[in-house]
Amino acid sequence: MSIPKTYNPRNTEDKWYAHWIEKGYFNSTPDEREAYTIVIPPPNVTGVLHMGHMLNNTLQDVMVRRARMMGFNACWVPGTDHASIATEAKVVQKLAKEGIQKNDLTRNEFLEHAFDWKEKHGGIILEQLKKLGASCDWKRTKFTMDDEMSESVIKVFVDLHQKGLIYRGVRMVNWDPSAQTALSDEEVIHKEVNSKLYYIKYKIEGTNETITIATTRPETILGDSAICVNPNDERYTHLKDKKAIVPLVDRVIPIIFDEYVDMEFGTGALKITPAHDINDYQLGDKYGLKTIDILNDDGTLSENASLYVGKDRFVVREEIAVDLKTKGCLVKMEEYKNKIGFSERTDAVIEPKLSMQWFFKMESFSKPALEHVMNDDIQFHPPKFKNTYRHWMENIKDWCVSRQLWWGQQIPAYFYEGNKYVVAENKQDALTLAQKENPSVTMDDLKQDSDVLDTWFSSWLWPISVFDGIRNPNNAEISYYYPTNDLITGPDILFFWVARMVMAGYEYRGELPFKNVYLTGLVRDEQGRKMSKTLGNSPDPIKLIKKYGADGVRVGMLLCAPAGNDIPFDEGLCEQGRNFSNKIWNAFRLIKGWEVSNCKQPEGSKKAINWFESKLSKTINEIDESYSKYRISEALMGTYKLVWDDFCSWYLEIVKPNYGSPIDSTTYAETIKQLEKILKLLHPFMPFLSEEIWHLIDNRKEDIIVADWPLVGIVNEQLLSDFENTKEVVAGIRTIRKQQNIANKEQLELLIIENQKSNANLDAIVVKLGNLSSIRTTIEKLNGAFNFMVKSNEYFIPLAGNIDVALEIEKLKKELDYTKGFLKSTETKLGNERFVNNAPQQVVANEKNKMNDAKAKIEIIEIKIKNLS
RNA sequence: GGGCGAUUAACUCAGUUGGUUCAGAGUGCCUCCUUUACACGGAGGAAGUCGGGGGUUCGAGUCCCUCAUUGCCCA
Repeated sequence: MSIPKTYNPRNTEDKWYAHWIEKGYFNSTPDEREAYTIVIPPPNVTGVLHMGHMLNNTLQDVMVRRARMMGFNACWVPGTDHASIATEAKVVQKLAKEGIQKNDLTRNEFLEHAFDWKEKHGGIILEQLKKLGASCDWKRTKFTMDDEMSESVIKVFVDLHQKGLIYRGVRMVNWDPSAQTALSDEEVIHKEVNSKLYYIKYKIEGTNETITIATTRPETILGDSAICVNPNDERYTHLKDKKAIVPLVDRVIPIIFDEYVDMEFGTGALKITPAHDINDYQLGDKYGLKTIDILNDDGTLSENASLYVGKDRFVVREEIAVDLKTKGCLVKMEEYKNKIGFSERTDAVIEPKLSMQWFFKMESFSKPALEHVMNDDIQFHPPKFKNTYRHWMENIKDWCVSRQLWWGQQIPAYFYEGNKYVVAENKQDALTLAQKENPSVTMDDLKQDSDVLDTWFSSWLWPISVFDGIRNPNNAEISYYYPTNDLITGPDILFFWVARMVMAGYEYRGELPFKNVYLTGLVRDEQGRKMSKTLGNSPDPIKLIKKYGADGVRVGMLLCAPAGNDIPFDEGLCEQGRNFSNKIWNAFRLIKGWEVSNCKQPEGSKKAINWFESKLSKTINEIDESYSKYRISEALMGTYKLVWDDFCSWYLEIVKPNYGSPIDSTTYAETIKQLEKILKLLHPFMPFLSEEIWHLIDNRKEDIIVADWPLVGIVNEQLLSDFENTKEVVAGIRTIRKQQNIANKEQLELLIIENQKSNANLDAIVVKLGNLSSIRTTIEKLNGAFNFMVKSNEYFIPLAGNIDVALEIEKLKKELDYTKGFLKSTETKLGNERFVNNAPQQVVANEKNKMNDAKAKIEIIEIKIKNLS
């Protein structure tokens, strides 16, 4: 049977994934082992996999697979989020294409369409995760609108209401005119845009005077109820008690004085539109101004505007400018850069708007949530996000939780007799409550609030509700799996989700929801832009997997992904991952191709095995250390170098029998053992390839996915350092071969003047890798030989060919200069009394050693130069 | 405008509590090599004033100040 030259992922990935599923390795039930739990950040139910998910889920899978190998009862809970706005927008869009308007449907009819859509498009993303190799416990798959999940959400809402933390009121909210719903502050994205600053002249009532204001939203003058200037602004003091007239509508409004106004900005005079600006709203409140709401929910002007009624606000902005100009009220227009809020989901320009909404007072929750992060009960990786988190927690505002949508959990508030309402888990309870107030209320009188809850109001319970910990707080699952271990997500949802889960954790479980939060970077494209659905600049991960293999893509993603750093994605990284797969494959192919016999074990092989055992142990140690610090790319790089450099380039090259010769059985058995350990280290990163080779090595029942994580053995530091020395000698020989154009096939002789004896005799390795006919020590300098130095030992390769004496001398002089410089630096240091007195003894002693070594080396080089010339 | 970071090789990043001539890794680049696991490979090599300036110290990539550039969060 011949093994193909390159690794082909297509032959292995589906096969092993099906096998793992069949064996139930991903499934977890509570047992006597310690649990290791991750809950997935639930992707949008109708979403498709993008690079951010790839990164995120690869990291989670790496953590889960390693935990499983380390003997934990590993449980990764998958699921999806109903994503109210995003999904509803998609459904509305789809219906519109079919000529159906949302308003033509009843709530139930619409929800039927929405569930159809969810059935059709939902879960695609989970199937895609399987291609990546994600070892989720699929039997636990949850959806934030599953009945039990929704029940938990409602229960929590009612509970918070009873605790007096939920209230209803008219407030200035962020209004998304496209989705026609309120949004939380977190859902508003501020972007800098080029806009225009309009300078508009208002007449002062009863005079010929005017006052000019500057605004970026001229259409809102229709809702003006005052003009405000700074009381310290001498330009306007004479306008006290005067009134201004709004152009076009000729409404008379007061001129008020408040220090809020920035005298430097624009003309120093500010128009006040309480209905459409949060700051104006507050001023309006303070001075009892009229609130004139000139916008409809869809962003067109309302009857209140009295002009341009029914036209979109942006159309009006253009038209009003023209009309103002005609009337001579437009003084000038300037180019202006300002920040404008956009809807996170629909990208529509947010309008501040007064509306009746439900709010959640979170202040009392923020205290424990902040404290336990700041004292590292919950650790953030990297810790720099603690600051951002603190800032948000310390300035926490009430959370607007109602959305004017249908897709989501309907708010369990029931109205009767107009504005009276009760909040209860179901209509029956609501009736009971209402009847306490008024016994004559009937079921038919109760009308449930039509709003739904913010999506995040369900996902903030996720780590609890997936284990049914809200409805059944003492069930076996939640006791076993909660708190979870690691949460891996992007920093963009630190407030949306992470912070709120922490709050929910302490409120509803009395403890943290997870011990560690690993915040990934954002995946960016080559131009540094954030990869997003809207931009369409994300490569299709499934295509990448087809091209490079899932393992290749996983490695590619992780190679450049230190926690918290943005990742400029480059397909070349996947290529590197693919090449790595192939390298491992070929190492296996080499070993598998050997003929094994009972011949004597070569000395070099014996030494190489000892060395590699030490090297492997040391590296496992380092890898474990990297994992514990959540430096996953570092752990991967450690594994990468162990395989490529140590195992392939050195170990295998040493033990490799000569062409056509067999390998001794001892070395073969040892080599297989080492390879198996390496495969285990690789498994979390490259699950498919490692499982495939694991089974090609031997026809066996056990799978690597559940094999034991390799233990750290004894590390012989001396041997490791001797081997480093040997590497340098080999490199010296190779350099000479290359410089002199000597074929590798041609055997060479090596002579050594050992000024410094090494402990382990690794000559056999030098002979093998240098292709030497002999190696021996000498005490005489050899003239007319190529030579090099390692530490203070001198190596000579006698050759018939001509030596370029001048070149040799030049090389030696260069080295001499360097060493002399080195000596000088040590001497200066040691000559400095303050250094000798102040530096720790160890440092001074070190410095003395360095000085002596340098002196010895200089002497040798000088003699060499003398001999040559 | 406020807050928090970042700035080290062409690129992406390491660099622990200041202490080896400590400036490092991977990729890329250059030269040579179809050699008997792998050209998705091997051997060798070049490459950085550690953003600028100042300070503390016997000693600064590492600590402090300042300026510049840049990213993120919040208003």
